[in-house]
Amino acid sequence: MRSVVNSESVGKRLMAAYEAMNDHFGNLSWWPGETAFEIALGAILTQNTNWKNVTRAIENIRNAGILQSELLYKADKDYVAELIRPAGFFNVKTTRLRAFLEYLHGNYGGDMDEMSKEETWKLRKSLLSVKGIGEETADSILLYGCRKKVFVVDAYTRRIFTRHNIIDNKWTYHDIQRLCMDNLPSDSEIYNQYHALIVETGKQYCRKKQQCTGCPLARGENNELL
DNA sequence: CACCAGGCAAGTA
DNA sequence: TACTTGCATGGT
Repeated sequence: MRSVVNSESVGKRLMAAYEAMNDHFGNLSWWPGETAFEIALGAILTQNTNWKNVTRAIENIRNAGILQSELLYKADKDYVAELIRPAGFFNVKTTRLRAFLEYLHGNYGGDMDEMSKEETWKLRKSLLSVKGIGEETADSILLYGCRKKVFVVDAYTRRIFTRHNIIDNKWTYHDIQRLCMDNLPSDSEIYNQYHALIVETGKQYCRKKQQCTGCPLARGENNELL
């Protein structure tokens, strides 16, 4: 764990930030998706891509009638690439999706419920061995798809925590994840909502060339940091 | 026109 | 370890 500014109060600050964002946005019921498989699919397709484009890709797959692991696994690669085109990076994502499907079928018979029975951190490690699944994608699948107790860190988490001097740019993904999991209630619903709140706050108030005015994490006339 | 989006892997030094 | 680059569509 790297050094922390005001380390004794980080837990309180993280909870205060949660309360402020939660009051502002309410329950976001994040990561829409009917099934665990659909959530995993979305986690791969959303890599560096607007979610709106991902929903288009998923709808294409749904309309094609192959929104199931077995059917998508059997489907022609070029056909799948065409269906997910709106999500961008469609060639690499088709390859990554295929790698995940091979993993899912090779180890769990294509069944997300079977995969979810694995111990959390053992499963995380094996997911990371799949080409195309990095830390954020793995954790999104674990938290939102498998309902595991894992905190998801993303670019907005890093940006917001940095701007609030809770971390600096030396912190790794793992450092930030541990900071949150060590200082927040050990509850997947909290992790779920917290990540959703950070993304909404980031999208609306922390993008480049954008003022912090109105941000639930800002305070005072000069938007002093929470 | 520029810049960004719910990343990741591979290459370079 | 610490950058850099390719991947590609669609919105603002």
